[in-house]
Amino acid sequence: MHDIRWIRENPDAFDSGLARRGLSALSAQALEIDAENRTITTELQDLQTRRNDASKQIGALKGKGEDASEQMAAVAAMKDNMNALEERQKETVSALRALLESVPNIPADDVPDGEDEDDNVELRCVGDKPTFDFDVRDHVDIGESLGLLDFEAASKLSGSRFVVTRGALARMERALSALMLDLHTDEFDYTEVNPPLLVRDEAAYGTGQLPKFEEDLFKTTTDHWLIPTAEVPLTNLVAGDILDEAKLPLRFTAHTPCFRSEAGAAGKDTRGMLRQHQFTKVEMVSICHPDASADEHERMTGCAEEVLKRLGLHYRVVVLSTGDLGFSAKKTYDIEVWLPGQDRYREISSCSNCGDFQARRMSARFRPEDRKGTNFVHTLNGSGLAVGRTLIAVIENYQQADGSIRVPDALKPYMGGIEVIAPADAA
RNA sequence: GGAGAGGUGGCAGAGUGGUUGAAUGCGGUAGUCUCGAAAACUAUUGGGCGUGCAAGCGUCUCGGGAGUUCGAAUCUCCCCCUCUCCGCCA
Repeated sequence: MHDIRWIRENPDAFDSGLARRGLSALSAQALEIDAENRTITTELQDLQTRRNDASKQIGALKGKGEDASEQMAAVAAMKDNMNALEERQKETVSALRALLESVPNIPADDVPDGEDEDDNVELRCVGDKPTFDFDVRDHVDIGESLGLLDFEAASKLSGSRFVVTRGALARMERALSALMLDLHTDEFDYTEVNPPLLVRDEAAYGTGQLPKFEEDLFKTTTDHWLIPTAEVPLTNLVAGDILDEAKLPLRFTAHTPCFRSEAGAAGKDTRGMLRQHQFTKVEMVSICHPDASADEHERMTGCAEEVLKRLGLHYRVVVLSTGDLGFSAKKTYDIEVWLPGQDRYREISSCSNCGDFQARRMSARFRPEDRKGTNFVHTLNGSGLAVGRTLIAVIENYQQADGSIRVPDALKPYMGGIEVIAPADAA
């Protein structure tokens, strides 16, 4: 959601922001609707003032038992005009809203311009690629031969893009979640939240999934949406609120399943558990002061990176180009982990600063201490991390020649004494 | 699923067609008093939008939407939500 008042004052900045996204200029159209809307509003308010005055006179006259027919006739004469104006106002308001809510966020100044993900810019690369003195296998080979990753069973139950994990790998998935949650809550000041997985239209609208990206979501028979990420419930926690400035930032983390239809991804990543209809993720969300969001964004990315460092996984951080930026984000860092089985880096976390874009949609504000009125908060979200993909990364990076998987040191406290996942554990 | 009750300002809670954006209490803020504080007293205290350099002025807003009326928190209709009892149930 964009601020029409900002567009009024900065039409060129708005249009050039859209241009960086490869979109055509819209400020002229928005301002035209806005101008008409304001003309109508002023005219309508003028009539309302006169009607209210007359009605008060009518009330006073009738109270004294006097005749008020003159005033009543005057109000009646205004009525058609008022109804027509109200109708036109509804149209201009909804036209303006439809325009403002359909336009993606304006990229931050320091986001690199580009067409697509090929134009993303690598910022840093941490750790080293592991070396193997045997032929590396991917997580599918390793997991299936251990009997702990079962795609056939999953397709029997649910079709494609689902997986069943068992035994030590199921446990490792749980261990990874616990490690991440403990890290974010104990060391990074995030409050653990266990939110609903089913949300209403308003929540999905607030974070920007609706109305444009309905086809990416699953919907229930009760008209709820299955969350595609915990960003939706966590961010909407402050929807409609006016927060105390002193309480910012609010930091939430949650471990939840995520559900995605992957409608536009037919034929993409069909092998393995890289792209599933259902996966779990530990999410971080920050609600912060506008002046603090850029720093908070760096901090949040660092929190996600720390998980990978603890797990000893090699990764790199890229900043998304304007062509790869999501709808609600003004700037996004992707963390890509090295997957030996794929011989490439794959996204394992995405940390976005949405500025006031989502806050505007859900009306999440704070009260500045030094000024009257309210201000929109800034919202940020990031995966810390996608658990399913982290499991893949551990499987592939910690594989051994005999087909077993070493348990990373950081996970050992959560693995009940298991140090190596070997075929023997498969039973 | 069945039966009932209810949604009013930060909170509690009045208000069933007339100058009510809304009594009263609590809370918040500022001030008076005080060496300071408490108490007391006084004033002030929602949000959105329009207009204006600003002060201000205007308008909308009593869960949401539609309607009746010169005028709606108050009347009608639809929807949403909360609570209580019963049933069912992890």
